[in-house]
Amino acid sequence: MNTSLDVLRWLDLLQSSGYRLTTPRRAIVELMAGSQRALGPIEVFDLGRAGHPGLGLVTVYRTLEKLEELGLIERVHLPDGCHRYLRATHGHQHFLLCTTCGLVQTFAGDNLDPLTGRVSADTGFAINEHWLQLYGTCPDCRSHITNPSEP
Amino acid sequence: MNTSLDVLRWLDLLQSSGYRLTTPRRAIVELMAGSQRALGPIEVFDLGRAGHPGLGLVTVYRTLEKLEELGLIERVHLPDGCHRYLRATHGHQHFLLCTTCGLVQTFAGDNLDPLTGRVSADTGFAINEHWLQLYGTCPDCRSHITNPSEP
DNA sequence: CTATCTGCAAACCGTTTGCAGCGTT
DNA sequence: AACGCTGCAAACGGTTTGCAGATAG
Repeated sequence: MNTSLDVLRWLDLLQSSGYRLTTPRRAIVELMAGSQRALGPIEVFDLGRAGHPGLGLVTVYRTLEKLEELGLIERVHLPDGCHRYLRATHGHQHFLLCTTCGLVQTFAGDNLDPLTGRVSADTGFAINEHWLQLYGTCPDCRSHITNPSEP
Repeated sequence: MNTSLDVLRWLDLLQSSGYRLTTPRRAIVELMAGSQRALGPIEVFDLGRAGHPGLGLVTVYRTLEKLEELGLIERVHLPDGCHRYLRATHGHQHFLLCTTCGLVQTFAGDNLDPLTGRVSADTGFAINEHWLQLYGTCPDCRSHITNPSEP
């Protein structure tokens, strides 16, 4: 995964979708494209302000919304009810998420199509979404019982 | 599943856990023990007020909290980020949830222990929770494109 | 030059807390 | 009679909206 190439690709897509390339947007794109972690709006805000002091929280929300709409990031739900945003993966993936620092790994999940097909046939439900997610603590957070490190 | 027996059982457990049996609590217990659907706090509030006009939303929250603490109901997360509460099932179950009316079915899910074991070994994560949930539209909601019916 | 974007303030929604009076035990 | 419980009002945290000025195109 080449982060700086991704940044260019994301900025390109933003622009070709009719959005303007502004300083705050560049900052947020760099953060999201470069992070292995799922970040919440406030984290993006704080990390963003480190390099771009004037950044506003509203801009963070609006930019994340656009990036999600363009399929560049996706929203993940945590057990405590919060959301974070994550670089989108190629195709549908299943996640393993560290509930402490937000580190995300994908894993070779079982293919759920047979399961959803069977359940759909059994119940008459139209199934249009499924979640297979694992939550835990990553090796790093298990050793240092401290705070998450930079992305 | 015998609903009125469940109500008695739930009230018993509440009382033997040191909580008082009050009119609002009885109302909420009857609702939750009798529903096949996952209900959000506001729905419990509205349905509860139908038979108990003075019921307050705060009481709903506090009672749901106690019922969850006693293991009688559990919280489920929906794709839109909202929560609803659901009669607890016996043991860990996987859900199929109607995103329109909240109807819940459990399904014979694959046993995920081998998967979590393997992923844990591969990644070094301590895995302490997993979600395998399917979301869709139940047969009823597919035909009537209307609102959810009473529980 | 124009339309979009930004950041502030304020509104908003779901949830939690403080508190005086009520009701269970 | 004592204490827990209720319901109102107000606080709260995360998110959204309105708007005047700044900025990309």
